[in-house]
Amino acid sequence: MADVSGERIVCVCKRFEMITQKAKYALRALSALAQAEAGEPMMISDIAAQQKIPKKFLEQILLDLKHQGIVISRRGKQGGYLLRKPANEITFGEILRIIDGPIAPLPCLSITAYRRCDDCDGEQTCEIRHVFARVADATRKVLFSTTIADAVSLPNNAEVARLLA
Amino acid sequence: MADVSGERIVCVCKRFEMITQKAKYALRALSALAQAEAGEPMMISDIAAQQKIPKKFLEQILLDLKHQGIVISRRGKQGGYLLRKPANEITFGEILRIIDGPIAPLPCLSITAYRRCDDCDGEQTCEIRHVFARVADATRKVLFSTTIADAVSLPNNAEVARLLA
DNA sequence: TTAATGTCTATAGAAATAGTAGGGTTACAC
DNA sequence: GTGTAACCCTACTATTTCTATAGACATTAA
Repeated sequence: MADVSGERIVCVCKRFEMITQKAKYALRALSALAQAEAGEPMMISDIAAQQKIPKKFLEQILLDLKHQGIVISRRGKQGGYLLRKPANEITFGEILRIIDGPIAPLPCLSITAYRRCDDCDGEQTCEIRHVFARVADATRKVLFSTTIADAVSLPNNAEVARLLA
Repeated sequence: MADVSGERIVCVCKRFEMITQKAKYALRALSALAQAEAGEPMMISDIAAQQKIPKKFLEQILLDLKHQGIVISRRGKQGGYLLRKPANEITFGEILRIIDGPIAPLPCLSITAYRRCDDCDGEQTCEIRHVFARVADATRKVLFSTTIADAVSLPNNAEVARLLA
């Protein structure tokens, strides 16, 4: 019952940034592409409108995804974007890595951008690392076992379940 | 063998901030207190020196921890800080919540600061929430089952193991 | 040819992080 | 009771990151 005012809320609280707005946009855009007609490119403007994503921001995101081989584009009139591989082969993890950077709570736990912490020569610090290693493992397990296909199909199932209830 | 130069590295990469430097300092400070003589207050300056934490920054951190009932302080000469409860009753999770804020990748997944996302009325978005709910669960499971006592004792065991090897 | 579409670079405002600065308050030691 | 060592508290700043926005450029279908 809160939220009576109509204003737009994106994120009010601090430090909710394990996943950025940009990454959310990316996942939503890819979901839109996954639902588009196969072989038919989808325009930036259409994705932006459908998913309520700022168009110019989305341009950058799709460009990143293109450079990393997630999507392909067609330029000029009738242009647009398509997924480069089946939706069930695109994991949340790889998208987050592209958009948000390494999936690790600490530099010394990153797989793709490992960096030793030089201020962690004390024993407790290593235990901090140990604990967050377990967090990182659990996180990766989830993120790399979920795909864009799941993002598209599961909600529909949920919808069905809701309708049947 | 990297890192030949002697300069100090704290964090070079972007978006490694699931746990902030401040929270790392807090955990290290609490570990120091856990190792201090029971009943004997430990001074900010000593903690700062021992753990290589900027003193004035540490003051703020300990103040926060005091206000949240994690530590108690004694003012004036011969003053200092003590743990308010046994080290094995202080979890990583509660410290991170105090220092870094809610432990949730998305506002709509926070236990302590729940906030509905109003831009997530589409189905895919809810699946994003679903995936990150699993991440958050796994994360909390780890963080709330590890205590400052673990941070102090486990590395010692590791040390012993290393010496025996 | 032209209009629609993606490509690319630069810039800017807001917020969070990681401190620094500097005084105020308390209480032990003498 | 005074001095000084310690914690208490508020405000400020520099840097970085996030979230876009702006605008010129390149490509292609009609």
